[in-house]
Amino acid sequence: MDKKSTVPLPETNERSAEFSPVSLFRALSDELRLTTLLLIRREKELCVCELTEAFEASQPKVSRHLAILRDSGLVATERRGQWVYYSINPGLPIWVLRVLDETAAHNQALIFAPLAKLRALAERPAPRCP
Amino acid sequence: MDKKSTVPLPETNERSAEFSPVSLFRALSDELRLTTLLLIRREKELCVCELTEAFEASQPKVSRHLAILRDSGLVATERRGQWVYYSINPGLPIWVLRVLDETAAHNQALIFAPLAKLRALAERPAPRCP
DNA sequence: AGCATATATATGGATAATCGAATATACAAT
DNA sequence: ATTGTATATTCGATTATCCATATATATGCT
Repeated sequence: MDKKSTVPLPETNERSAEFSPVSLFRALSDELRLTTLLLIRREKELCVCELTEAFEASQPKVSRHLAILRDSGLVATERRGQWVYYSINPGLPIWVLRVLDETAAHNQALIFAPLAKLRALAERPAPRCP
Repeated sequence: MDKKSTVPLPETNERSAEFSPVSLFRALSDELRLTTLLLIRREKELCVCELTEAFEASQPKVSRHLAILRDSGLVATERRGQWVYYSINPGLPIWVLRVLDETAAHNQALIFAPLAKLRALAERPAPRCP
């Protein structure tokens, strides 16, 4: 009868076929996670070092939040060489995609700064990240 | 340079003209809050005692979560007599309404049980709540 | 092998969220 | 005024979240 009303953030789930709205919103309830997701959505795919530069955040911090996004099923990862690229999980339910569309369309300012950093990064002569 | 990336839940904000997506998703990241909001959206307006019965939760618990929904700007309140009715804030941004629409449309099971309790409540001969 | 770079994880501490229980406030009716 | 019902808030304890620091793993290069 009595159940835990708290849904902890997924820590180490590899597969995630189910998609509870609560865990979705929980994943989006952190500014770094939300902006990271919107930036990945905009740029199709980004590696950890690019995100670290874009947000001027520590690498462990970015990695931890990316892991939460991955464990929640929002993003997929692909390792190519030494880099791990994060992209929007192509299997996302339509309603989730629409939620992201609406959020991105009406909150474009969220990714202004990190996007600018990303652009500046791409123009530097000897970039560390691909 | 260094800033707090944590956005605490609003505790005592009366007016809320601004609407950050992070605080929105934070408000929706709890199962009771999300289902409560969807139930209110479905039923147009509900008072605390009805929600308490619908979710079989303690009154302080329901009241506290309703306060969070109100402080985040998602719901409006109106006192009529001894009852306080909660309804969807009519001034919600369109994109937020669409997010709620998508969430409600594709997660109807979320409010099945509480809605049934609500219906059963309405059919009882001597109901406590209006 | 050994070293450098990229990414992931573990640990511990600070802050925040949540709950149950008790208490406070608001309104209505007697 | 007092009593009853509805709602809100406070308190203390528990748990969750987040961060920085340190460390581990994985890949590529020489």
